Amino acid sequence: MRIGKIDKMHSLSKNQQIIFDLIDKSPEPLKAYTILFNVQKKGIKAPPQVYRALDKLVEMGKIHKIESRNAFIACHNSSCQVAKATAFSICEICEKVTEISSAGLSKYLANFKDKDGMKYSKYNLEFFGLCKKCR
Amino acid sequence: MRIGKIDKMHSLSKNQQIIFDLIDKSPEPLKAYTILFNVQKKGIKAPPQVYRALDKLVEMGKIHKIESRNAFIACHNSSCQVAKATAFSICEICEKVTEISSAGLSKYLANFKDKDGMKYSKYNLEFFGLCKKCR
DNA sequence: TAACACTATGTAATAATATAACATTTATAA
DNA sequence: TTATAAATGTTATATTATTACATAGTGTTA
Repeated sequence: MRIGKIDKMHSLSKNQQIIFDLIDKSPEPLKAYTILFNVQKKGIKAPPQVYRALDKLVEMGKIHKIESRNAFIACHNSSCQVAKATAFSICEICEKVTEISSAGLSKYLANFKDKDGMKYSKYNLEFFGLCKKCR
Repeated sequence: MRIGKIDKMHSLSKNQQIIFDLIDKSPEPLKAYTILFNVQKKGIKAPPQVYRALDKLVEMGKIHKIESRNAFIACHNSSCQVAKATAFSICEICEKVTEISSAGLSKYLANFKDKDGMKYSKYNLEFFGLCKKCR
């Protein structure tokens, strides 16, 4: 059944859903062990359970990893499209992280060619500075 | 003495020099514990010694951290200028990492303004794809 | 439905990455 | 030269992530 299939493709497993909900509700990026501590009451007890769900959610584009912080935030840019083209601003004082969605920026980077004329299939960009509040 | 001062500003401490030399000679990014194992014969015995030197070298712009790989490469772009504006290409098969130096790219990113008109003082960009050899 | 493959889960142990804390030494500058 | 800052040495520990293996659920298809 086509519709069932598609539904399944978009649906999350039990652990994935628990962990996604937590990240999605969080105003700030969450670290793997912070997640673990927060979902132990829901029966998720061990690191691999968390890391496995995180890996899948990243693959699906539902969340992104902030590499410089080893932390995860929910995607607020229509997931799938941007799983391979991510840009964030990070405040160096309060650590607030915001996903940047700029058509110009993504176009520029998607079309960027290096010296050898090579294009890339994926990128991650992290900007650092001070947010409005912290300036 | 002016000249002495300047020399000092550009000189590395003993541990910094040992660790920089190792990274600079390496054709690939090195991880902190790989560095540690490789410099134990030179008297550097413990992680803090390595991480402290790495921190300073990153500050100085002599090396860069590849965040998605937790590894370090020497800067080959005239250090200091680009310590706060870094871009790399990473091969997802062989893990070859190359520092990108593109005037166009750095200009674009240095001048990038987000929705709120905010500019950022620093950025790190990692492109992913397949290198020539691996394609 | 039975058999299969595939995905997800549970669990224990351990590996890999990074920092805290404190004592000491070396280098720099007033 | 003396005090200040920077770097070092050392032990211990914190944090982040994976391996390995056993079990259970889900979807497909013969």
